[in-house]
Amino acid sequence: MTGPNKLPRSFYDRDPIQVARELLGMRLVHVIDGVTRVGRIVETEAYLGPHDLAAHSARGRTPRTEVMFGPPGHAYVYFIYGMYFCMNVVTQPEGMASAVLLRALEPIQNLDVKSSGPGLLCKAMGIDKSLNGRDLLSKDFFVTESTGVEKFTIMKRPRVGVDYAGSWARRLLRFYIKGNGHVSRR
DNA sequence: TCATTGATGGTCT
DNA sequence: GACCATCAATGAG
Repeated sequence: MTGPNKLPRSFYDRDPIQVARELLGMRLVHVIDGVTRVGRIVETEAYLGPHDLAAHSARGRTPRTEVMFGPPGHAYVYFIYGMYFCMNVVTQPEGMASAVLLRALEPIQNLDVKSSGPGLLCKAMGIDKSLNGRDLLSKDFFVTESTGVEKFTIMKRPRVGVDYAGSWARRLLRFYIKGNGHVSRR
């Protein structure tokens, strides 16, 4: 059996909206101490760049947002609300500061997920600040295509927790697989 | 079903 | 000192 293909950097080097939609159904893989954790991505959000007032990069280039301004295909991991980490994949060429937040996974292998959301996603996958800036073409941390043909309908909704962003809060930049039981905030 | 709140600490002003 | 890309528990309706 031939393994699924690791997504190339060119996949990430595109419009974050397209990347967010196409990440649905793909698999996030993280190997820790020889144990492989795998989750199927079922919910994402696109953050378009500094002009998008809901994006962290809208505050400018700071130590925290540095990775967002870097090259595509790297992980942007940040600490939020004193207890959770959230993971994004950086999109578009260096300097564009756009990214896609991974909001929910469907457990495939070695994942203990009671409920879902970006904070618990990182907890289940063993993702913390030490992975901020990591290349997603690493041997132990990457995204692959799914193994078979999976048909599903993509739903579009406003992003979660960005009400401060004015009209940007109303844009339909949250994407998820219709009917999937692991999507957050159902 | 919806609104509110506590836990907990990094980041930026 | 205020805010925050969260989550679970709580209580009212």
